[in-house]
Amino acid sequence: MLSIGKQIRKLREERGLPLRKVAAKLDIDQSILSKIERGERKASKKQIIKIAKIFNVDEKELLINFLSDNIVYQLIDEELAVDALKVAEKKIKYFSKSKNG
Amino acid sequence: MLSIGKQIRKLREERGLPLRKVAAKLDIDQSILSKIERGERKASKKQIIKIAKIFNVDEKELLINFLSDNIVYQLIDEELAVDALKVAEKKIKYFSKSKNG
DNA sequence: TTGGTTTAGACATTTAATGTCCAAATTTAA
DNA sequence: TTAAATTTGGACATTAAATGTCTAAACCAA
Repeated sequence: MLSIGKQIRKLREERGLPLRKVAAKLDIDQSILSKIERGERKASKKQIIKIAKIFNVDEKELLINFLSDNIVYQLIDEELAVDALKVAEKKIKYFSKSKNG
Repeated sequence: MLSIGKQIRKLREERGLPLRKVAAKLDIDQSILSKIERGERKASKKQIIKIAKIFNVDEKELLINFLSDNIVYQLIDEELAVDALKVAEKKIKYFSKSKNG
């Protein structure tokens, strides 16, 4: 189970690309991409989508990793994290129900 | 299933207290509390803890509602919300494992 | 050692969070 | 019905977080 940053680094290294080139495609400085890969900064959703295109991988898989990392980040140091997740899931399922039916 | 805001409003009204008084105890303006109750603003964790004390209710229950609301808010309009939650739970369980054992 | 890659960190800019204050709207009760 | 209390809306200010640039140092490989 890789963090989104480590997954991005893995993809980039597998393809033998330097930060410079990928960062250029993302239209950000290479130091930012370096930080994103090491978890020192967060990527935006748009950047994740671009990255999926650049590396030609499944966008959904990358987005799930991205979103779940953000959730984990938000719950860091919370004893009640797992309880909160369970309730969140109930709330979301309840909402989507009322949307569709 | 009440949002944290609605839960706060319910507690306050059950005790017949005006926004003014509760807001004073929280050391914020009453208009902010009004907005928190209606979900127009977010409370801070500290405020939630204070609220549990003010109304003499279980702090954990309130915190779980607060945290889960925040998660839901972060996932609003995300198709992949439920998938992300499941992965987040795995990640958190994995982390707490490596912390304790 | 030289050239490319990566990382660190000072700094700038933009955006989001958090709050005050006051007046308008609403509700409650005499 | 009016008068008082409560609640809400919104302009504005302040602070904190997110997001980025730039430069140079550190690292690594030929």
